[in-house]
Amino acid sequence: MTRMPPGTRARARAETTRAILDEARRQLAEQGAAALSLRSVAREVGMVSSAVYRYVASRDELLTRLIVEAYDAVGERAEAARDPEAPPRAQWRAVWRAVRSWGLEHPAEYALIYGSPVPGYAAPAETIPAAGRVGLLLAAIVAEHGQAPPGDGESDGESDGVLLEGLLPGVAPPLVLPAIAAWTQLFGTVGFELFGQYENVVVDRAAFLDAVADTAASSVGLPPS
Amino acid sequence: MTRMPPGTRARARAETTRAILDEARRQLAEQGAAALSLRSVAREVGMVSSAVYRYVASRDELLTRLIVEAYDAVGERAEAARDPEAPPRAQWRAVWRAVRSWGLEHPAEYALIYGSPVPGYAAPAETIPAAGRVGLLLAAIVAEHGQAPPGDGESDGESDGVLLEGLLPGVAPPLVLPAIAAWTQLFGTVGFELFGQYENVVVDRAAFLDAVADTAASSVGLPPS
DNA sequence: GGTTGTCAAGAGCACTGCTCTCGCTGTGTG
DNA sequence: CACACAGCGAGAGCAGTGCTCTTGACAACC
Repeated sequence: MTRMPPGTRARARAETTRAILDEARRQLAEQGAAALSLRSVAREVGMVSSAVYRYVASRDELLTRLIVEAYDAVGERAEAARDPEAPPRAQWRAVWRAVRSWGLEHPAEYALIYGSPVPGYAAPAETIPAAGRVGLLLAAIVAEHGQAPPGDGESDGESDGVLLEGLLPGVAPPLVLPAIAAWTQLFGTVGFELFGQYENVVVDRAAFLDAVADTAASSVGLPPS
Repeated sequence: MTRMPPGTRARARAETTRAILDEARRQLAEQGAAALSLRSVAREVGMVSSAVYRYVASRDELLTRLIVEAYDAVGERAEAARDPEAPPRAQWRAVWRAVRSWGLEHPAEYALIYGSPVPGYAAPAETIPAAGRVGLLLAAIVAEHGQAPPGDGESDGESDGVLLEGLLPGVAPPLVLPAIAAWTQLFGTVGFELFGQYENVVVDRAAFLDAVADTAASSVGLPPS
């Protein structure tokens, strides 16, 4: 491996890297992912374009880093919004709202991670764990407070093989599929709002999300508030 | 207005325009929207780049045309899939499946219309009607076969002001919000599949969509099959 | 103190969207 | 039937992009 001198050299490098990432995120937020130009980032940071390549291998790698940071940002925001002591449905709603408000504040970053993948660019594997955070958070709430619907004796044969084996270990089997559907619904709804699909359709988007969240909460067996 | 000679000139113009749009869609499908270059379209069609501007005002206008065509394509596919004589849930499922299979066949076009909006580009108003086709189709099924849930006396005050007034005229008021949620769920699920979010999560995506569709069908009051 | 390696800078290649000007050619009209 | 004009394709050119390679300087380590 490479030597790692803990001296000032490494510190300077870290600072420059941060400056580049910060400026890149700024441009991303202002003009969208496609308008993100390595040259203009360099210009703004105060170096020549070729120097940036010392810190970032390519434009794609820059985007990848921004993607991971964005996933972590939503995940963190959602986790912070959840109060484990609150009633289940309140926790659930808080997470939904947190995702929405993060998206409203960072539409370009939201589009980067939940919109169409950047063309000609396959999300590298390192983004996968970060991508699951919000989903796991929802799953944790379901695992703790979700009650499988009564009745319906044993007709659970249909869900075999649909989902990955062993996904969401703590969640009651009949609730796994509804949980995935709810997770999808959350990002589908926020995405539709952000991408303009609710133009002339939904007026009060916050209330709409609450309503959808509540229906989803019922589908994963959260007790009524 | 401009003169419009119905001679061979106009025919040639129409043909060239079609050739440009076809080639553009071909490139879109192969490499994604960002890689769509007016110059390479021109090259492939056999003219110089500046000549293309006689037919298409800008790259953005080209994208807009592709967007409208894509919306129409999904809409048409979905409408064709619905057999009005079939049982309600079969109609419903057919539409969901049609949207999914169209998306699988045309992922880049799907991303273009349901993914993040192309950066620095606001969807012009002319795309709005085309964008609503699938939604209206779902609404038609709900209007015809959806039965509002019994009981629940008159607690419909909460949904006031959330959605646009007079949206989906034929649909029973308590079913309007679930219908919008179902419409969102459809594209959220297909989008999540196409954009790779179900990697290592959902194995049998077709069966998963069917299951979600069925739950959604219940939420909009379609009678059990 | 010398050597080594990391760094910023610059030039350069191939590409992009878009504009403008130049001639040719087919078209509808006088 | 001839002509003037609109429509068209070609080319040059501007400003910008991602990325590579080479060059020279400076600082960090042995």
